[in-house]
Amino acid sequence: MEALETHQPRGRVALRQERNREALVLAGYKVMSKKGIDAATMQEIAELADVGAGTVYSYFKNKDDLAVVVLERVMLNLALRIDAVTISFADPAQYYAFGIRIVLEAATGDRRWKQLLYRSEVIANAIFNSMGPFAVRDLENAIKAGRFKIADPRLTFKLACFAIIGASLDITRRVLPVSAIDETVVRILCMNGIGEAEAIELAHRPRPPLPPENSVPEHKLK
Amino acid sequence: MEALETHQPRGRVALRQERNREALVLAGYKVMSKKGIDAATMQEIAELADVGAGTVYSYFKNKDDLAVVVLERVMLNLALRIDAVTISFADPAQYYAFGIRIVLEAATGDRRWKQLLYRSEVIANAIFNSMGPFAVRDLENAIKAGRFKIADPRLTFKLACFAIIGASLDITRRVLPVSAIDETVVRILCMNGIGEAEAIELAHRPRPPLPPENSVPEHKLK
DNA sequence: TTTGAAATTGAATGTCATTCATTTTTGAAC
DNA sequence: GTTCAAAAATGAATGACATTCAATTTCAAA
Repeated sequence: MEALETHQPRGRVALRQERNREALVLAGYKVMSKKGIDAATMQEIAELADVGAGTVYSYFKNKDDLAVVVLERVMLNLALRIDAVTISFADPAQYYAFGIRIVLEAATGDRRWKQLLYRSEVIANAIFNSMGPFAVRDLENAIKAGRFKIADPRLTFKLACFAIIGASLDITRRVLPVSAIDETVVRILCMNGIGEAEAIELAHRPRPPLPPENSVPEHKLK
Repeated sequence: MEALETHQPRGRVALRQERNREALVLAGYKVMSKKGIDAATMQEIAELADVGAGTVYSYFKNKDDLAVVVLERVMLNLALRIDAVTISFADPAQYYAFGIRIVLEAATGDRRWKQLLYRSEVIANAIFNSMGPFAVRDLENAIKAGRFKIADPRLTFKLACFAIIGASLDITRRVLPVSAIDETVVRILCMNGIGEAEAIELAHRPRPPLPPENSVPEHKLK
């Protein structure tokens, strides 16, 4: 046994903590996407993660803090899958257009996302934080390439994130038809200072399929 | 007394109900804008309106329902004041630009609004519902006048509402400087399918002062 | 006046998020 | 091995509300 223990580099505490945190994020995701963020109880999440109710609070400041981590993880997974595909694109503006559309499609099409949509501000910021680095990079490249004309890529993407959630909520509630996704992509592209016609063309280019969810290795999700 | 009662067309019940509803909306506004929607308690609102705690629920389905009515009232007040001023504009596109800017300034500048901002979805929809008719009218006029090029004015304004809230939240939290309002107006105008240069010009036209809050007669607020 | 329906009331209920006094686990020192 | 203080985990208890509902009050038609 002694010999074995020398192979545990960071002690059992650290190992258990890593397991617990991971289990909590996973449990949080499961419960929150089944019932929605508000209806998810800390009790149920703790039980599913197999820790005491109080333990959650040594890993996360409060329920919202857990929700943010859960959401950012989901968004990062999506961001990495989008990134894996857009490498093949020649036009940097197309990177951005593709990303916007995929997020819209995920938010409105995936049953699990729908439940999470109700805390608009939390979601929009999770998208911004997780996908922002990729989006801002794409925007900056598109500006350099003379495709987009915007002063502040970060601000522009922030506006886009909130706009995406607004449209997704209405589509989810059937106030808007699913086909509104096309027009939403066009409007968000127009925000980048390109004309209507150019935006429409950009929004309708053929799109490659996205890699599957489980194609993203765990360690890349922080 | 009999004689007097004949002058009460709808009986005392109806009168009291009108008073109560009005008092509750006002109390809701006061408490919610002081403490924020979440921290406002139904108890305190009921007390301020001088009714029993349970009575609130014969006027509003639940707390969120009250919040929506409160917010829509605030937005309608603003919409009517904007409308009173934009009549003097010649360019319909300018109506819209002015409205967007005023909402942004109110959301970021008015202490009372800041507290309400945290329920993004509720606010964005309140803006959409109360100001939508005016905004959509302006958008349609601007389209007819060849100023804007958009397929669906309602969708476009919905995106704008959420974008406004996103920017306002960041400005309120000092993630963005107050000066970001200018750029936000430009980006939202770009959504309407006009070029960068045109949007900038539109966003920076001189603006008349807004009439005071109390200039809107009660009966126009529903 | 009478009276039954409608409106109001506020104490009671139930549901959590969060806290905290105890208990358990850990690993360094002996 | 054993000891032990610090760290982590626990889950019962707390407190804060939103909401409900049985009892009471108000109303207006007859």
